Amino acid sequence: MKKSEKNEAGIRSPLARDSVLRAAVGLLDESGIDSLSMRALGKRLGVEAMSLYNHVSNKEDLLDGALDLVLEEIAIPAYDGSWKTAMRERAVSARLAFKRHPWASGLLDSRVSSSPARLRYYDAILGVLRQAGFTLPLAARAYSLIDSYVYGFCRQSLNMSASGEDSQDGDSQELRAQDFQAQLPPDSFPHLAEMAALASKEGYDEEGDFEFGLDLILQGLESLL
Amino acid sequence: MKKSEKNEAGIRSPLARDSVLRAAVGLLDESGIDSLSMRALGKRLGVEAMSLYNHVSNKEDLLDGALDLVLEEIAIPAYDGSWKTAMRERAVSARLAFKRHPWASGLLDSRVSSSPARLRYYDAILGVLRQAGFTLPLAARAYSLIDSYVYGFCRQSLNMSASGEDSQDGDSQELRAQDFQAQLPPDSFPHLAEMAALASKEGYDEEGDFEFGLDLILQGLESLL
DNA sequence: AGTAATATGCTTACACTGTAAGTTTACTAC
DNA sequence: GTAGTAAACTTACAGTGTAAGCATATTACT
Repeated sequence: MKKSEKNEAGIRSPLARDSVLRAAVGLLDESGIDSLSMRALGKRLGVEAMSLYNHVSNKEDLLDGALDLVLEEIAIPAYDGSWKTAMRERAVSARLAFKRHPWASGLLDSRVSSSPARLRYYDAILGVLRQAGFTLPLAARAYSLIDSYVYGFCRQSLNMSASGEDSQDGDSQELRAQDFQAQLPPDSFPHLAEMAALASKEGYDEEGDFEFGLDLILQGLESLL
Repeated sequence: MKKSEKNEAGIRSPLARDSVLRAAVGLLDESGIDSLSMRALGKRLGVEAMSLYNHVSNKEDLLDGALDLVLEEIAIPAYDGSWKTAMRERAVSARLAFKRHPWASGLLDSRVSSSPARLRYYDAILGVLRQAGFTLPLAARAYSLIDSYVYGFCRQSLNMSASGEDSQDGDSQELRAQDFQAQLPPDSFPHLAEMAALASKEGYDEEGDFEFGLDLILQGLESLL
């Protein structure tokens, strides 16, 4: 019996699926995907690992639920006359959510889920595009294109974060670029060396990169209307 | 002593790093990332798991090496006057490689590597863009944009494959779309329902989707030159 | 109030995982 | 032939997810 889950009278403070999922998100945010085991989570909640199975079917179900909590943080755009603004807001929102929960994007593509929250989310995106005048096939393609880009960008930017203790400040990014530059054999990779020198001097503008790509895509789609 | 690794005279056929990695790729291709354990791989090679550690430092090193083998399958474009053709070929080549090795793209973003093969690869891409007249900052952004899209697209298309036993023929894709449609509450998600009906009728043209996005991006980049 | 049924937390156990540490075998160089 | 080394094998451990059974708390019914 865990004291943290029982008061003096011996009453259990019951787990619920939601609290299990929220604790999982907390643990994932703090220590990443590899730190999540049923035992670690159980310990965090003051119960034994097997108790979690009263609330989630298995670890996969747990991860699905945790992911859904993150997806709920992504703004569902309302169409207010500008589909580009709506899609931009949603893309930025998604990127921020994935940045807050770096583990989440890695789960997105390895699970197929038809939870109501996700269906609502997809429907709303399609709705914005349809209202803006996209044909159904074009709406589907636009959606796929934007999503692929946003998602791919987020995944790739994790690569950079992972190489430097998750530090996001400019100093450590400059240090990284300098380290990288120092590692390069002088003449083998001229273009890479060039780019590393630029990054070393000016720093890496991740947000600028993201916006650049997003704008280009949105403009390209607009030209098809 | 494993018979498969010894002939009658008791001579060991020695493992080498390359054969270890190739066997890993084979296992990953057949059965996916979750099937790869050191013991499973050792068994496949006719040795004990611990013997693998003479050739790879640890499991991470093994996965890095396996990924490098896949990346070597991606064409390094030569600049022959058309940067768009070069970038297209490379994007298509990457997509095909990831399609052949569905597990690979999932590894790409969780590991940071500076193997010579990868540096050569990145340098060649940047080289094409620079030769085409892209400024250095623009080349970096173009590269990031295209890569994010290609990578994100591949990851997302795995989502669809995963829901249907990796079957790629039209029949099972139509079945999936119909199943999906049947699951939708009638009026809750009108746009999704609409799209599911379309996919059910016409099938899912994944390659068309990919080309559409790629073309749009390449055209958008061209307009910046 | 008492009791049966149910929900839920705990315990034991198992098969599996990566890999440390030590042992054995095969190979190489002298 | 022998010493040294590379590499394969063995034993063991800590950790993983979770099946099955047990114990406890809660709820519903009479």
